[in-house]
Formats: sequence, C-alpha cells, structure tokens
Amino acid sequence: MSKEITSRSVDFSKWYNDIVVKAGLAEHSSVRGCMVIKPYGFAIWEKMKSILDARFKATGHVNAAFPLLIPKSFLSKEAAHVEGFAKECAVVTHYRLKNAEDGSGVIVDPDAKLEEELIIRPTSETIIWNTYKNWIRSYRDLPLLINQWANVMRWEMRTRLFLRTSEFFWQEGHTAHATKQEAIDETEMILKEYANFMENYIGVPVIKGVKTESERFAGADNTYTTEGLMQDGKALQMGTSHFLGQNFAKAFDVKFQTKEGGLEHVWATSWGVSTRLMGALVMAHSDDKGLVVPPKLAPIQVVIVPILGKKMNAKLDLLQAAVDNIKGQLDGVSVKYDGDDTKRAGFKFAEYEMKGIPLRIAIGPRDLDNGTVEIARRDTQTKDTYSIDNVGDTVRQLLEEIQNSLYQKALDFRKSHTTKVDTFDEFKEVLNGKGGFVYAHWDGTAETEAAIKEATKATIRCIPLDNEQEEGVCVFSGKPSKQRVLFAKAY
RNA sequence: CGGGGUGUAGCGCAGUCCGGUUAGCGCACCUGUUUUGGGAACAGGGGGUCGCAGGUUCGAAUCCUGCCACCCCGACCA
Repeated sequence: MSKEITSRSVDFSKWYNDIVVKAGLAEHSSVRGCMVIKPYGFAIWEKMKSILDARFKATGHVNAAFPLLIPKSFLSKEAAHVEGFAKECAVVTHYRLKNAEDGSGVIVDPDAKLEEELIIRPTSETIIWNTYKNWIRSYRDLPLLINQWANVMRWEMRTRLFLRTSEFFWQEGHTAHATKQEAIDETEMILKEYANFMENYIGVPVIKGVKTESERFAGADNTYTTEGLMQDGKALQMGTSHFLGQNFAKAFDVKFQTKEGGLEHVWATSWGVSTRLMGALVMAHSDDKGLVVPPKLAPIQVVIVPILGKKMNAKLDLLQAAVDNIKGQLDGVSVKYDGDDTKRAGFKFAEYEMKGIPLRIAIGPRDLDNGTVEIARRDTQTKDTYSIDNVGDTVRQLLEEIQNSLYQKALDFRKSHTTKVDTFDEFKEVLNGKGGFVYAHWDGTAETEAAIKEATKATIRCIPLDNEQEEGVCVFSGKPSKQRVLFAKAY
C-alpha cells in the first residue's frame, strides 16, 4: 500500500492534503506558496470554467484580458483598496538581469531599475478602471459587461493547496452601469449564478448573504458572498460579488453623459470565483478512500476496467465487442477504457477510487458469458450487476443519482451542523463541539464582531439574504438585535 | 514575523547521539517467468553532488560554523 490516505477523523488537514496530492490534482512547486495544478486537477477546473463561462456569456458578458502588471501608483487611487491589498503585493522593480562579474551566476542589473515599480495584480480593478475611463463616454457605452480569466498574486503568509496559494487562478468580472440599481441587480444576479453553479454542479449547498463591513472587499460598498460548509464543520467562502458603488469611477474619473445631457460617475461591480472551488469540491464530498467528483464536473465519468487473464485471453474478441457496445450506448458520457495489461484490476479499482471517477464498469469473463457488467458507484461504494443491453440508461440514471445524492448528503450535513443559539455559552459550546454554522443575534457593531472573533475564532460569514426578521438580544453584548446572522469558523 | 520540525535515489524513511568496508530499507522503475473477479509472487537489475558553503580529521551523511529551502502551528487573507 503505497498510497494511504490519512483518515479524516485523524487529521482533516492532512487528509485534505493527501487527497489533493494523491488524486493527482496538484502539488507544491519549487516556488514558495505556489502550486502546480496537475493535468487531472486542471481538467476539473476546466470543466468548471467552461460551465461558468457559458453562463457569463448567456447573461451578456464578454471576455477580455488585462495586464498582469499594474503601475504602483494605480493601486493608491482608491483609498480603501490600497489599504486592503498593499500588504500582500509582489513588486517588480527591475527589467534586466546580467551575469555577475565574479561568475557566481546571474544578478539583477542595478542599472535596470524601473522608474515606476509595477505590482503583480492581486486583483484588476485599478488597471481595468484606468482603461474603462477611455472606453466610457456616454450612456450608450453602458452597461459594460466584461470578464477575464486570469491568474493573480497575493503574497500570503501561509498557504494551502487550492484554498490559499500566493498565485491563484480565477475569473474576475468587472462591469459598469448607468444607475445604482442596475449595478446592484448585476451583483445579485451574478451571486445567484454562482450559487446555482455551486449547488447544481459542485453539489455544495451555499448560504447567500452580504458581508459585514469588516469582511467587505477593499473598495466595495457592499460584498455579497456564497458560504459553503465543509465536512470538518468549517465554512468556506466560495464566491463573492461586489457592489462597488461609484468608488472606482470617482478614483479613476470615469464619467458618462446621460441621455439628458448631464455628466455622472458610473456605477460598478466586480465578482469572482477561483481555484479555491477545487478545495470546496474536495472537502465537501471526498472520503477516506480518496476524491469524490460530482458527475457533472468529472473529466472521466465512467471507467471501464476489464478483468484480464488467461480466461479472458480466449475471449478478447468478445471483450472488444462488449466495450464497443457499452461505448456505443454512452454517447455524450465521458468514458475511459483502461485495457492496460501491466496493471491488475484491483490496482486500477483503487486508483480510480482515489481519483473519484463516479462510476466504474468491470467486465470479466463471467460477464461476457452472462451478458452483464458490474457497475460500482464511487460515492456509496456499492457494486451491482446489470445487463449490458441497457447499460446506457443505467449509467445515465446512476450518474444523475450520484449528482443528486452528493448534494443531498451535503445538504443533510449542513442541516445537522446548523444551530440556532441564544447565549454565548451555547455559542462557544457548539463551535467547540460539532462546529458548523451558528445563527445568533448580533448587535450590529464591529466591536462586538471583533470581540467574538477574538474569543472564539468564529467570524460572521454573512447576513443571509431574505433573512428572517426576529427581535432578540445580541449573544455577546445583550443589546437589542433585529435578526440572527451566520457565524462559523472559516477557511 | 514568532514557535516547532525536516532536508540521505522519483516518493516515504533508517543510519547522525558514539566519525571508519562499496551508504541501506520499503514503494515506484527496468528485464524475465508464473499470475490476473479488490492495490500479485519470485528472480535479476538500474538509479545517490547524503540541502549548500566553509572548517576539524589519515578519514565526515555523521563533529563544528555559516547559509538556504520546505513543511507544520499561530497572527493576515479569496
């Protein structure tokens, strides 16, 4: 057994790391804080991308690409923005290397110092709004609905594969609108798209809500979020959508002429999801045998493994016919046939379980005699024998069942890990016990929020949208409160 | 940036305290034979600047000095 995975119950972090590495999703690179996303991991990310990209386009957005490097001065134009990001920016100071005179290798050429340093984008609002200034003149240029798929860099102190790396991949939408309401509508529309994707594709139920001021994106008037719950009872912010007000329009002086001839600053949004979603996928569904990939995101949905050997050697023609038969019935399903005769079937079973392939079809000599196949579900680890004649229908139905069942399981988990509390003792007890989401009354002040974080490490994940209004008192300060907010320990 | 730990074959490790054959083990890899319905067995084989740089010594993976890298735990964050 060369590929043992640390059990979730022993060490959740180690378990997570083991899955990511051993399922072939990603590994640490030689660059501190940066990972290599391996082909299998990237294939899943590509599926996420193509689904999201289609939705962005269906809702009127187009893709573009803006520079990786941003003049340092741009960042400082929006006060809150610079405050939020300055501490984690990588800075380019020179544009040339040269050989050291003592032959010790290559060094930075001190004569090639940049007049203005460039930062590697931690996010692109500034370079984009600097550009939008030139693109927007009239109300007829609006709305401007642009997305970019890009990598960004934030110099993190501590990193974890997919969940927090210095460089990460994401999409960032940046839109400009003529009215405040239109920008808010855009922000909320995207949030719904995100939630839909997370629930129906990744299979993770999410709470939609708005962030408190202290958790808000640097430069936003309002930040909307989708919060998922992982198997260890910690929350993961899976996507955010920001209403930027006129902050960037004012900082970069982006005005448009109205129909009536007036001159006004435009209203903005930005929104993004990142490769962090890969982490959510892992932590929501996987088990001690490895990764579990929801069928809709699986690069390979079905793997066919023949049971090779002496008995099978006499029936290779029949095997080929059976494989062709199965593949013929699975048009539109992603199928891999693994006829590698240097590895044994048992080895392959374990390997594909590690990689989370939703369905495995095994065909042995007995199956060929009986006109059957054995189909194993990755999620439930159950095996059953089915007739080969309608394997297409069977597979399609099972894939759908798996997709639904993963979501349902995650939903059940969330239900059993969501607690309403009315006292601070209860609050601490739940967080130190089973964890999960905690709904509690909060007096609405940043001081209380900070004090609770200090005392429990839990933060306000969001104030849920359409939140039930209910009179109560803050669990911490005892001051009056009109609603419960969502607390959790978070990634 | 603080605390802890680790650097020896692709991966995981032993050896380091107490210096001394040709640096060893498991997995992986290559060749062959027998196998093949849940990670095959046997036989043979290839693969090493012992993190880097100095120093001590007849002799250094091992002792000394300096440096570097990475991982884990905290503070910051999607």
